[in-house]
Amino acid sequence: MELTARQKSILRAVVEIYIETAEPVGSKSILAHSDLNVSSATIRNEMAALTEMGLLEQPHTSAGRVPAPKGYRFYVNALMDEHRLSLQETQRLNEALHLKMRELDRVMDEAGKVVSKLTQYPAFALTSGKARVTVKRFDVMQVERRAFIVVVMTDNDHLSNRLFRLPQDMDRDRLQLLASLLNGSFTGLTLEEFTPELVRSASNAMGDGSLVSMVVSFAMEVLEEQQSKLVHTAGLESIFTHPEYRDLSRAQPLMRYLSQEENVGALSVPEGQTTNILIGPENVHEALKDSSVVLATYDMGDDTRGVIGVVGPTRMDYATVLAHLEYMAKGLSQLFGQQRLPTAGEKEE
Amino acid sequence: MELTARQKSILRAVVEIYIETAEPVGSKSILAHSDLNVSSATIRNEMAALTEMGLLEQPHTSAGRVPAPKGYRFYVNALMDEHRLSLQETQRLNEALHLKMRELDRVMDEAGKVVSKLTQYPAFALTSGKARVTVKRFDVMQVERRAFIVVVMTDNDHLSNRLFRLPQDMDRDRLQLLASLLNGSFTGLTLEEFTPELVRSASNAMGDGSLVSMVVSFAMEVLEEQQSKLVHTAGLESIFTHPEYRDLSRAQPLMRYLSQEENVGALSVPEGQTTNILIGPENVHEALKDSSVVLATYDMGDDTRGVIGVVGPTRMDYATVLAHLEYMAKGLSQLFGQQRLPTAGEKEE
DNA sequence: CATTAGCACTCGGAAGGAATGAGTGCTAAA
DNA sequence: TTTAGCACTCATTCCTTCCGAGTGCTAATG
Repeated sequence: MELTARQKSILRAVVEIYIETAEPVGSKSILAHSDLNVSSATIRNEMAALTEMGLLEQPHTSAGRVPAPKGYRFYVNALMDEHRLSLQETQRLNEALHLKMRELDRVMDEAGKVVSKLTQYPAFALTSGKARVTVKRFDVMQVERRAFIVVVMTDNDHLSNRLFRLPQDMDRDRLQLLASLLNGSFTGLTLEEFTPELVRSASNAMGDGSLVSMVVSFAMEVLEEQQSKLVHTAGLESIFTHPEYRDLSRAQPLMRYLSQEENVGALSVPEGQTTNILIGPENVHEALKDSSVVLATYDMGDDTRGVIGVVGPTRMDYATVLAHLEYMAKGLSQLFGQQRLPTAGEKEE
Repeated sequence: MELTARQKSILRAVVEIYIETAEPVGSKSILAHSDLNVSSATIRNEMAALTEMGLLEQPHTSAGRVPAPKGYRFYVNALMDEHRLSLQETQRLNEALHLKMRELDRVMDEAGKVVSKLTQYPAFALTSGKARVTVKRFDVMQVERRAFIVVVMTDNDHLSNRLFRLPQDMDRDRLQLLASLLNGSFTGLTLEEFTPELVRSASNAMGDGSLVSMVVSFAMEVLEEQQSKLVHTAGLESIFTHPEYRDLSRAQPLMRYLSQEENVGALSVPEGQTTNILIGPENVHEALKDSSVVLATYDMGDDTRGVIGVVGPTRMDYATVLAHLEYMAKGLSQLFGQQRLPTAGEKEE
């Protein structure tokens, strides 16, 4: 695809004006926007050429031009300026990252909300569930005569705990025994390796089946939870700010799509890239065929990657959205990275 | 407000037909629906009377009747049959309650989703944050030479933990000291009572300020988290199934309202009631003036109440929605109640 | 006196033009 | 190669007309 400098200017102008106004761009408005010293007739000729090449489209004969998906693609790849975040924008993004609450759920929820507020598109954040998680360590602590706490630490250094209450008193020695049994038999195992036989033999050693199985099933819940994907969406309602979704028949499928976790959870960035832009028909899912998706990945520590992204009309402000997402992703990576630094890092449940 | 039996039948018929069809109800369709042995003219006369009383409305002169808010109110208070849940419905509801994951966040999220799916209205679930929470107990456990876990147990028996890593080795005695300092100075205090002086004096006793303040700020985060209200909304997209929100200008304000946590968080049930129905103008918030809200409370254990509810058009299927919400609320109460029974109960996070 | 048949009337919504105007493509001149 | 000029296109807007469901009223009926 060879374009003259003038054609590039025109394409750029069409994309940028259209991103702003959401209305087909006529030859005269391009004159105003770009600094080309030619007449509108010349521009019309060039636009005809760009349309020929599939970079622009005409909604109908007597209307201006609108960027075709190929046109956006060209713009994104070759023409787009990098958007510089304003101080205000970075502040907003930082706020979400400096939350008091460090729970994974909350951080991601907040990250999505802020991105959505700033970009004015629906946003989502997701963790890619870890493939195999194991328990690294069990701790058992008595808190009352009839109650004790179990703390489970998984190999990704995540901690979970639960309080167990018992019908009768518990003595120190039995708790010790429980702890050593758990640490002896159930560490280093993935969820699948928690077999009933294992539980049975541990129960025998303990002389009390219900106690062991209660704690083990707790551990299994923890593993399951760590394996599962988290999907958070935010700002669904903001799609209405964009005229392309004024029509319910357009908005509804997109909303349906976004409110199904399995859909959003399937969005991903190819190995080796940190961001990804999918324009209109480049999307696989039917519901996204005339929307665009911008994605950025963040690093979650134990070499898993999370994804944060935004969905909107193909007429999307790609430069700005990309900048916001990259900033937020970088921040999230740092946040998660911090937690495993050898200097006073921290990890929460 | 005195109504004859016939007027009641007619009002009931209008409400029920309208709930189903969403179209103004004419005198003839009432004949078909009810078993009155009168002519349409008689019904017209009665409808005129009901309109006079403010129970019905006429969208325009030549249309059928539509229930007025007062009409719905009368229906809900006096005419409505109790909806009996089908086996399928109770199963769906039970699934959400028997989740593997017991985290508060997840349970509520799931509860909202299921209710929304079943009722086809947007749903929400919220906890009313506890007014004053204190730390009941700190536990400190060493896990590696340079890492230890702090477990904070609040007076509502909630557990939180965090892993702390240190730049240099830590010995047992110092950890013991830390634990006893924490338990000595910081238990039984509300968030406001965590003063800088307290931290300073503890730091002095410890000989290391950063260690104490790290752990204390963790404890403060925990308290803050316990105090904060949780708001979960689900099924926003389902408002589009209802013709009254086909018009974006109707749907948008409601969606905006629902996506603001502070709005939804403000919905509540008066002391002494377990459910509440707010019809159209009975709602305080402007955005709900022509929608209805149905709420049910559940018991969260330490005499706080959570709320679960649904928002929809005034033409809402009140009987069914109420049944779903009551069932779910009862289930949630049980779920939370269980966790503090003296027999092998459990608590999460 | 309550009920009903009959009929004129009302009014929202659908259907069909006509007018408007932004923007194009083409032709012929510079 | 560029540009001025002009005929042409077509979505949008605004009227008008038509249709019919459903009413309210009147006069007749048991």
